[in-house]
Formats: sequence, C-alpha cells, structure tokens
Amino acid sequence: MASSSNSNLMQSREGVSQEAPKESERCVTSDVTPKRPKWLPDDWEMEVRTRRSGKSAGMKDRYYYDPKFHRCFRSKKDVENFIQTGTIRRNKSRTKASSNENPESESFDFKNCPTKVSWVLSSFAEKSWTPHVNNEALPKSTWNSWAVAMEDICGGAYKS
DNA sequence: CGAAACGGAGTA
DNA sequence: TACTCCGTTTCG
Repeated sequence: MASSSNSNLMQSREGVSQEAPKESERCVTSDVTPKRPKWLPDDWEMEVRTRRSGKSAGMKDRYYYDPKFHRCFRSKKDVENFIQTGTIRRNKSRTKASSNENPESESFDFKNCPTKVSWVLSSFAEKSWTPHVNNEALPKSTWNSWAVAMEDICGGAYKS
C-alpha cells in the first residue's frame, strides 16, 4: 500500500504533437490527509485534494465539510464564515445576477449558538447595540439569524 | 443542476 | 517566497 506515486512523471518533454491522452485527466490523487488544522472544529471533516492536471498540478486544495449538513466548503474562510455568520457562500448562479435571495434564512447554527452574550452599546448616537461573545463582536448576520430561528422555533409567536 | 477542478490573484 | 482564497469553467 501506499506506493509512492512515482509513475508517469513527465510524458511529453518537448511536447509538440501528441497531445496527452484525451481521457479525463481530472483525476485527483487521494491524499491521506495527514495534516489537520487545529482551527478546524473537531466535528468537521477535511479533505485535501491534490491537483493532478493542469498548470497547477501538484497544488493542494483543502476542502472542508461540516458535520451537520455535510456542506462543502473550499477554504478556511468559508468554514469560519459559515460557523460565524451561518451564511453559505455558494456561487449564486454564475455571472447571472439573481434577483433576490435569502441566504440568512436557513443558516442558523444551533450548535454554535452562544449561551451568553453581552450586548454592548457600540454606537451611542445611533443607539445600536451589538452582541459580544468572549470579547468578540458578533456579525449582524449572526444575531440576525437568531430572529429567524426564533421565529421558526416559536412558530410565528415571535414577531417584530 | 450540482459538484469538482483549474487558474490566477491577493496577502502574510 | 509561499500559501490561501476566490472566480470561472467543465464534467457528471
């Protein structure tokens, strides 16, 4: 097992004619994923894919999957973004601008919901309060989703 | 349509 | 310099 990948190193040296096999080269070498970032939640899964084809062959791409919904994320930022704001960063629909959407509707992370928050008056003039957890300000999206979740839980009992 | 991958740019 | 993230594209 685990024979080092030593096969077909360079095929076309001068590369002129002879295009490599047209077969789908989009194959990636399965990596054993020996590395595991500590910033990654214990429940999360990480997958490291090594690019097999193209110019950037050999480049490593990290993919993450959340334990609950098994959604696919491409980067640390994406993961943290999901954990924190709960917003999924999926490509809308290519270069076509969508009319409207509700990304914050179904993105309440119950697991990461803080049990205690401190509301700090961030802007006295505007009377805007911002919830803080562990001395960390929470993004509006986060607690904005609380209302959505609350509404969902209370079954409409919660109203603005 | 969705997922996967390549490519490139930006940043540490 | 190297690594990471994001956008775009292609394949299934």
